[in-house]
Amino acid sequence: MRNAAEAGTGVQSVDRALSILEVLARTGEGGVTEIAAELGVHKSTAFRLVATLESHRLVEQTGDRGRYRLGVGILRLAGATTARLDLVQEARPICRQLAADTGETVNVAVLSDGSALYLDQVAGSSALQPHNWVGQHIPLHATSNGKVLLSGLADHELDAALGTLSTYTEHTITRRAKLRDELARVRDQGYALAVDELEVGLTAVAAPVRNAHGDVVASMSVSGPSFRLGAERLDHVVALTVSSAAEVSHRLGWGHR
Amino acid sequence: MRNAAEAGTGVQSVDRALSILEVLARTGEGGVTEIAAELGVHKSTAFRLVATLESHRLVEQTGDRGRYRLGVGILRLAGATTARLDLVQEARPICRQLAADTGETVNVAVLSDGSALYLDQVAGSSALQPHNWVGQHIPLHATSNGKVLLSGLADHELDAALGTLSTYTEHTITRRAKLRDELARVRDQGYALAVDELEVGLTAVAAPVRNAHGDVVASMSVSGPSFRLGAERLDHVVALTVSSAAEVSHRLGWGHR
DNA sequence: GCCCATTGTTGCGCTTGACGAAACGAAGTC
DNA sequence: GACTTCGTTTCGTCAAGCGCAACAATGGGC
Repeated sequence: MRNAAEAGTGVQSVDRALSILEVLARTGEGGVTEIAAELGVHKSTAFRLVATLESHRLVEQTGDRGRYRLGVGILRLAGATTARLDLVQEARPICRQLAADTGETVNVAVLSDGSALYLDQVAGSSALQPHNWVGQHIPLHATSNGKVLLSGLADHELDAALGTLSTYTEHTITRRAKLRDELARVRDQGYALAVDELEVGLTAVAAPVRNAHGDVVASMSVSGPSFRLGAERLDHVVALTVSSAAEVSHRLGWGHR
Repeated sequence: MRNAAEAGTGVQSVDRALSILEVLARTGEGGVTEIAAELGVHKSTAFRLVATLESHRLVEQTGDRGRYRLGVGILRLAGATTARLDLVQEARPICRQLAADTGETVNVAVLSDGSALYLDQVAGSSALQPHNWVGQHIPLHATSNGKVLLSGLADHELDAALGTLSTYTEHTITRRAKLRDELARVRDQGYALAVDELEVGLTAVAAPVRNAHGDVVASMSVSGPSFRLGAERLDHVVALTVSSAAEVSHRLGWGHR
């Protein structure tokens, strides 16, 4: 199966090495033989590539039986990536404050390749830390962040961005017409909600972050268990989220006459 | 400069490509010529490698003047890495080693709703063992773990996290001013001690675990009866604890640049 | 406006470095 | 204990990646 080899042009061995990273990202872990089969190369070739990746700590062995998985070098590179993004830089202190004020987890996401890419996360003070979403691609129609990001698109862009609207729970919006109505409401009220739409028991609030031109460049969300985000508390959280997102927007140059 | 030289062995072109990622992580962004000079290769070589990296979205152009920086592909890989890589799982083998080296009990704790929540515990080899604390909420001001976790907070967060400082023994720190001094010392020296502060005869050493952003996300401690953790042995245990916590931090992506 | 300096980008031969086959050692399985 | 299957190593061959040099595009200085 010729999968990620679409990047046909380029330096062959580098291309293959990077494909290995993608394979490991997809499968979690794998042995040399398995990887070699996936790429369609000899196992000695795969071994040499993996060894090179390992010397840079981008992959590591899982102790038992010499299987490989992605390593800490990736995280270090990711840290450098987000550290450079001025969006994350500007947003971080405000996210911290928002997380402290609400006690819930705060996320920042942007639109990337038809799904929401989470750039940063600040854990709330509450116990159960949700797993880290950073770097994950999340469906757009079933999350508050996704709705906010979609609400910033023009109609024709919207069609391009949306694939099929998968069902996650019985509250997931799966009809396009209904989604359009929802997006209009989001645009109107300046924030989005998602209650039990991606996962039962999970509630999230998101508000848009705008650049100097007024475009929606990112979305900031607060999410937590639905029982902690009931009706009365939700209003307060919404207000905090909207003003935090507006503050970040200001720092990015929005609203300066 | 500790770049490609140490990773001498391996597939040359892959080695160089990965070095480019490291260079960009360090410098933020750079042109082809600049990168080529850094690696000691011809510009055209650097260009081809960068182009290959770009086709996998690990680097991207900054629009203006064709300079390059790390791309979102890195974040996607990082997402796959952290998805499987939670704190307890990463810390466990290192906790085991630390418990074996010291013969004492090792704990991992995080901050949760104004107290320390113990996530994991590895019993030491010694016969005399403390009860299992996992899942327990423990006061912050009277434990080494608590001090470490508090030391990572800003001043206003500190006020919110601390209630009244209960007295457990005559060594318990109960005055806020004194606690602040203690926390400053903890921040400074990179570890915390608690001798007879929660319980007479109980000594503990704790060191911070940091994430990629440098935030204190957890605390790792070694604890045992005070008579086994006397002055001379304490230094050794402190050193082991600090380096173990640092190792976990590294696995979570801390320590770039 | 023009020129020059410097950048990223692209063909092109030469040779080095990466490839695949096969042998090896270790671990598990029946 | 033989068999299987894995990761790892060695080695000769050849194509893939390299450096060179020419090209294009941009910006700054005069």
